[in-house]
Amino acid sequence: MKPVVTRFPPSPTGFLHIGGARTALFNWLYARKTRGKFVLRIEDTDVDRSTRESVDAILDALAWLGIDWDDGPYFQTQRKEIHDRYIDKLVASGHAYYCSCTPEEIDAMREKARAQGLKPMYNGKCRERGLSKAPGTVVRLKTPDSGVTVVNDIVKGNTAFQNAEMDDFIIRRSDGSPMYNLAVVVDDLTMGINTIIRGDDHLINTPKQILIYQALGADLPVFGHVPMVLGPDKARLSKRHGAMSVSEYRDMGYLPDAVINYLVRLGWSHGDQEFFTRRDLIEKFDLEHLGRSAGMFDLSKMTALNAKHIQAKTPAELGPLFLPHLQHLGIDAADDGFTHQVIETLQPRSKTLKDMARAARFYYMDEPEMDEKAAAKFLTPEMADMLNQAADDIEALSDYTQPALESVFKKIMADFNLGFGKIAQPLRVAITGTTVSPGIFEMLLALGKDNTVQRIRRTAGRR
RNA sequence: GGUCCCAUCGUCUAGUGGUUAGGACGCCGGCCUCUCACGCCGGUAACCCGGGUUCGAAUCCCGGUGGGAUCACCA
Repeated sequence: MKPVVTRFPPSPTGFLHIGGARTALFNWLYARKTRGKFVLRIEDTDVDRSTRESVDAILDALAWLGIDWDDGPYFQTQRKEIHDRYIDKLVASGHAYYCSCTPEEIDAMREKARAQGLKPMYNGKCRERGLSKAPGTVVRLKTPDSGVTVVNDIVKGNTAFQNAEMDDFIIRRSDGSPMYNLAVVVDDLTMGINTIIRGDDHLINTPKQILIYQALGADLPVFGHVPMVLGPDKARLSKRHGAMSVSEYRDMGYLPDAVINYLVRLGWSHGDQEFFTRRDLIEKFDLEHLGRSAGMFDLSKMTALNAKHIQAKTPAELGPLFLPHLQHLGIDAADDGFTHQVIETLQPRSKTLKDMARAARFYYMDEPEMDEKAAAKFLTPEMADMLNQAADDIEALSDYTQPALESVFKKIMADFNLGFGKIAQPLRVAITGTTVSPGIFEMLLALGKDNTVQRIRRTAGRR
């Protein structure tokens, strides 16, 4: 049994978008699952639109997602000699031929066909002319006039295409560069790719590619065409649907594991399971349960999954991912024990790391911003005494633990004849400046005794 | 328009001839409770339509409708 070799071939004409990330993921997971190989190939033959920045952005996004490759990145433009060799081979074997028709002639040809109600195809004018290489000529593949080419797709099943529907398409441009379908087949062939999972917008290219494989006398790879990801309006995902690029989700505070979990789950299933760790995915992913219908991208579901992944991680795992979000708010924190405690108190109440950073601000500020409405409501003159008392009692504590704090509050509740709810809220406002925060005890413990006392004193004395 | 693909709650999906059609997100209640959350409990909501096949169809077949993809010297 030959090892599985998959690939991801992005065009460097923009950032890595959600849809691309998903097909990369499918290929990567399948390679990892089968202990095969995953190849990265940059399809940069569209020189006008390809940029170095895009290459960097794509590599960066893949790295963030934790998708690594065993081979590459290859650059298609650097493989021209190989493509040329195969094109020449095709001409020599009679499977392809030179054509001197100009674009204008072809246009006229198509117009005429259209006018007659026929398919706008190249009419094969140069097919038997036996032309040889000359400036301005292109190379076309000689496609069968009859019969069918069947794509045996592992997600779509068998799909038959009439060969008569296909014209002799160009495989080498007049400037000598190879066309997409040729370059893809030659690259996949020479890189040993035997499993191709890609978007179903490529399904219609597949019979053409199969014809090239056959003309080359090569074995066919396994094809799997997965449905596209749609936007909320059921149209193919595009800029107007908001964030598409993977890195934008990183900036919004999504965890790579959550993005991966969501993306894979959109179009693949494992019974009723919704939450998957990276390990789960590698262990359980298969080609059999890929869905056949297009799926809409649903941010709220990814957000819910993100919250679950945040809860499932340890503070230490979250630290490095969390710090940049704090930094974005102007907080220069360290990935230390304090931050880990901060994270721990915020884990169950954060949907994203961005939320978490916002909620964590008060921890890192000596003097948290005061919500005046909250202050007016809870930091009343009567409460000042209670707060001062609390500060004194907490300061006197020799062991700063939850049980110790509990006894302090118990005493205060008795002294002031208040329920815990009545003292908790003023305390919360005094310490955080707002009415919303983690639980009192976990928060005070994370803050430490001195910091806690200091904060209570300052606000108790303000007014 | 030609060709091709697709069709279960609003969304992601489970289901592979016999289920009260299950789960998740969202939404709505409730419980828990020091706020907000988490968590827990409950509710809402679906087999696109029409024909077949069959004792029996969400499941199989055909047609329709709807959505999508693609028709380049782009990838």
